[in-house]
Amino acid sequence: MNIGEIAKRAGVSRSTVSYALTGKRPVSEGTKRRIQAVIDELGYRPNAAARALKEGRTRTIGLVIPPASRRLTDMQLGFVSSVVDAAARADLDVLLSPSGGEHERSFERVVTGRRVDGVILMEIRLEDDRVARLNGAGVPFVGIGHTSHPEEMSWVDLDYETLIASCVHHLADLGHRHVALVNRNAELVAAGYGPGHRAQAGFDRALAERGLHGVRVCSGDDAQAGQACVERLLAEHPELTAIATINEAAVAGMYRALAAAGLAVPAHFSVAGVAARHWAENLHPPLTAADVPADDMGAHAVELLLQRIADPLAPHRRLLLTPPISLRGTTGPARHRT
Amino acid sequence: MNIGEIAKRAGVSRSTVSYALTGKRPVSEGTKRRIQAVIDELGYRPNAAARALKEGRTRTIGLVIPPASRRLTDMQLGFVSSVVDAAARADLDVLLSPSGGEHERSFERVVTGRRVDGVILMEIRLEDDRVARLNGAGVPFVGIGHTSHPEEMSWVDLDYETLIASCVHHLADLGHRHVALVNRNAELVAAGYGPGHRAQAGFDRALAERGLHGVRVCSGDDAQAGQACVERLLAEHPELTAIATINEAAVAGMYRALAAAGLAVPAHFSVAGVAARHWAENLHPPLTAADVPADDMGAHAVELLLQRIADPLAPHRRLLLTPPISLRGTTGPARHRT
DNA sequence: GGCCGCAGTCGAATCGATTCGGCGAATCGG
DNA sequence: CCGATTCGCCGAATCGATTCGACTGCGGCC
Repeated sequence: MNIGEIAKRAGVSRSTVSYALTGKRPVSEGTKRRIQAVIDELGYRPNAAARALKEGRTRTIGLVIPPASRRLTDMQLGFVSSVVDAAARADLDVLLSPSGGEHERSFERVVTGRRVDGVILMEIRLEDDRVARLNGAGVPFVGIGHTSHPEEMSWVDLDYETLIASCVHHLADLGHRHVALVNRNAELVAAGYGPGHRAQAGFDRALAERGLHGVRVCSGDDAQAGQACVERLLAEHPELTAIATINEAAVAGMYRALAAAGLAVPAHFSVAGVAARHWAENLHPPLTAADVPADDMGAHAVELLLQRIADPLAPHRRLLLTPPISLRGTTGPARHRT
Repeated sequence: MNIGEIAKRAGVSRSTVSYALTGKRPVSEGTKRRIQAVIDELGYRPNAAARALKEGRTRTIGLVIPPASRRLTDMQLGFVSSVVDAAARADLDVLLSPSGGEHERSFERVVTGRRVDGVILMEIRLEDDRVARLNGAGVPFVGIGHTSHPEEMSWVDLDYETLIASCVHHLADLGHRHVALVNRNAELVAAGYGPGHRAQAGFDRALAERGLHGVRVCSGDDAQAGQACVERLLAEHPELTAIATINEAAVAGMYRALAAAGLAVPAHFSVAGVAARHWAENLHPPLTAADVPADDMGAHAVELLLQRIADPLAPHRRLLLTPPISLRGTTGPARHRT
């Protein structure tokens, strides 16, 4: 069931079949109908590999995700979903490539084997050698997140610095004087995870601007770790009355630790952060947080990537998003702990 | 940077380069080294499309997931991760294809465009036309889950019937007489979602065997829906003392509804179910549940798929898993509610 | 009437790999 | 010393599409 078979049965040449399908040259109405009839009857589809070979493009984009062993956060899952969705709308397929740890071969294949027309990179570090490798291989790519050289690539990102600063300002407005920042897991931050560092920067800046005192800690990306982290925090820093966080997966555990310490939210203790909307709403109580527009970000990333594929020499484009903070009731006036 | 360029620089023919790389015919040690040197210098990788065209296989498998709009449960995310992982170990890439809703084109491309060597199908319905389409297109595939005709395909699945029955028996052993089954969302079950129906069957069977009374309800797949569901359940069925569930995403909400009703778990009310281990452990309190071996299932699915690709005419193989129930403390002796 | 142009179609080249048949040189046995 | 193997390598065909140049009628224009 290849194009030659269709051509034979329709009594035309293979090129005519091709032109009838793509419309790149005129084909008479009658011939077109005859060809279409044969195609419908045999259920023919062009062989993707042959087309890719000749056209030089695969109609596929690569999505580089954190390795499977590390669980995706709700936010990351949102990115994946929206990228797949946006790609499907553009009739593109998505090739999944775990990167990091033992899966370098997969990344290598995607980058260098011309399997994809472009790549979307997730969970980017401040210094990330994958950027250089993609640039070196001449593969168009777009980051969800960016490195410490923002101008070297196209990306879509959240302005974690401003978002966390806003959280701190919001808490300061409510009278809080001692605030903690709960970051993502320590290995990630140590490896130069951008959002982690930018959140710290925004935290420090806001503290200074408002003359507050603060403490920064890392927590593993799950509820148990969050609970342990906050238990320690409360014990070591009795003066704290509020937490700001970018670790959505740990928040449920933070709540538990607070409840166990007899601290009601928001009556005795405030929590604010950055999280996927779905996640923030499903926490109990729903978290006051900047709602990450994961759907938009995935769609934007795909859109930027298509532009880069179309014109690889065009200047890089960047998109820094600062979603507003949705007040959901986990922040309130400061009350000194007794 | 194609094979001809390598051949020219190494002073050999293209076929020799190919044989040097694949080892399918002997090549002298010296020639091999010379070729390898050129390859390393130029960073050459064979063009995937050309290879796929000639070899007739793409070294890629398709993974058909629920549409992006519907959020993946933790369990499904576990399947995706483990499939990607197992595929990477076998040097296979994974093409993601959302199916259902507006994304039929994507599924169609994967099935009929010979873009993949085989397909893994998730969230299968009792009557699922995708099975017929895959069979019709002659694409090897394996299900994570199966239809009402188990013999028509290869699959890996959980024995939801036995698992839920075990939960009920466990609750019966503890003296519970009135048990509720909380299923996945109503649309899914109405559409013939296999696990939903098999869970019901196991529930009914166990009730009959032990002479218990029961009620079956559906809940949306998130905490808020779970909370609303259980609030209604408690109001309408004051005799209930326990819940069995396959809706892991709703459990956190169920806990809330119970707590709001003044029912402590497990002192006043018991909960047991089927859930991803990670999820069960991160709930508070950790859920007594059959731990879904998502990693194993993904790996098995890939393994079965590779076998089917290697020998499409071999008889179908099936794998029905019944993981044991891990007691984590959300079940206890029945106490009548007052 | 001759020439130009266009619609419609065909044949052949091409993309970059794999793979089969065959050819020359080296090796081996009698 | 000669014929038969074996080893190493080459050239050409092939996979299934796209695409370019060219050919054939046919109508319009001067």
